[in-house]
Amino acid sequence: MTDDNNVNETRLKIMKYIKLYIKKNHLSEGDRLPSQNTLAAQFHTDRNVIRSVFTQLAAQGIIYTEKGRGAFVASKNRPILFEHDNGMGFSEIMNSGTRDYVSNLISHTTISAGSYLSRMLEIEETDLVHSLLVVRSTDGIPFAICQSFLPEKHVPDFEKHLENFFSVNHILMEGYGYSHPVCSQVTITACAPTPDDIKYLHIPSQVPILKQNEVFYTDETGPIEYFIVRARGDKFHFKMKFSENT
Amino acid sequence: MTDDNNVNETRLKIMKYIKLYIKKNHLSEGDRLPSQNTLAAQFHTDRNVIRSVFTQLAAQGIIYTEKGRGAFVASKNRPILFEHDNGMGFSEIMNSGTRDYVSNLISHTTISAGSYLSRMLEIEETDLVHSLLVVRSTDGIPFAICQSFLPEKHVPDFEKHLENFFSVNHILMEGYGYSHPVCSQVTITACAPTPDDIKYLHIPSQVPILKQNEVFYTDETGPIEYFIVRARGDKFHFKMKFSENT
DNA sequence: AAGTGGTCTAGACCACAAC
DNA sequence: TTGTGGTCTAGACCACTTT
Repeated sequence: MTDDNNVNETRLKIMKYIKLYIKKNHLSEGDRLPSQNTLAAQFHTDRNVIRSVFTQLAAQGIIYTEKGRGAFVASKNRPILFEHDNGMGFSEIMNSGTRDYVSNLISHTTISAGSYLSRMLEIEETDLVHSLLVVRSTDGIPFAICQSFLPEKHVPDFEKHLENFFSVNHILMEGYGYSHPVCSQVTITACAPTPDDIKYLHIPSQVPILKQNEVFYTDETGPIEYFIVRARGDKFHFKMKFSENT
Repeated sequence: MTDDNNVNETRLKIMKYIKLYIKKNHLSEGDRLPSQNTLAAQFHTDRNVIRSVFTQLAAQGIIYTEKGRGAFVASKNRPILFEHDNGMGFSEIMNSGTRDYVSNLISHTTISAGSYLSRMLEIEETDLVHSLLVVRSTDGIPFAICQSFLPEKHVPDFEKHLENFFSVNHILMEGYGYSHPVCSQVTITACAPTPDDIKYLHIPSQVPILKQNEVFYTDETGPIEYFIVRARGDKFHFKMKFSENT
């Protein structure tokens, strides 16, 4: 019984068995798997072991479980393929697709920038920054939490523009007359969900998060927005095409 | 005892306690946390509950555990910041950094393309494709598994070039005289590690994977390589800068 | 009422590190 | 030898769904 970082022989065997079971029996989306009790008895092991295998298979997007109903073969995910364009905002790209798409403003606070934000936004550490929390959904399913940080000095009386919130870019252009913000850099990370992610995105704790950090500029202001998107890794893929220029 | 997707009140409370404990006691990298037994007794609960909290904190990169030693505050990760350039190959970008960097060829096989690869590489489904598996490491720590798929027709006698493997681009340019391959698109995904990821990257099963899928072209051949990088999410961040052109 | 998955408790054994 | 984290077993209760 060699132990290899959380995946030992027993569990690997059961994992392979289930994958093979799905294949051999030609199971497809929504088809039911044997229950945890059944598998535990079959492999002369405990239900907890089966559960840990199910958890990992669920994290890999192969199965999903429903309380009281059972475990099922997951759908061949048709995830959102977010095609980045550094001349466009998040909501503009999302709206250019065919899916319906909703933004909900969760909170708005004002904080002082601190060392990190002051560096990214080229302001003083003590400068005030507006912080917005927005949840984005398609087809009624929340898929991303977006945080925006905007220097107070560029967006005076910001609160007045928050009724009927649609997008930050919309406020910057319509409310303040700035030119279209442009993305100057993206950093992309895979991380585990925080309790807030789990809460707002309604995901189990195994689903990884695809995080994008971006800085936006306008000609008039220089850096105007630091933008963090935390999206469900299983529902949201980031794509980028390169055309003519090397 | 409301149950909210795997994170209930009890565990949330313990999670917050530990985060606060680190802060209040000014613990930093490598400092020891109370043992699982201690915390279990303290919260009048079972060690398994503490373990599940530790697992999640570890996945978030806040703590790490060592068998026989204890749980410790994790380092402020200095992850590899991979700065993408669509005119450069993976190993070229990696080598332009200051870290030492090693590629190890794990396997080479020939397969038929199938529907997906044939579409990406613009070949027939039955065409042969060379498949390479390479593990990349820095400072002795493997951080990424890379898979390359190259159409046989563009790289005849490919095996002959695999001794002293350094990089695919190197083979294409030095071995076949092609111009420098150019990346035409990237798709980035966050996913759970597969058993192979866990095996080759020596990671626990909670660490998310940052996956990059890329297509490379040369002027002479058109699409020449389909390239998949599966990197540790906690050690590898993807960055991209946009300069002059909108 | 019976079965399912989600959670928890209590206790065991192991490999490993420290004393 | 003792304490640690990693794994496993056995059994319990819950919320939920189906019969």
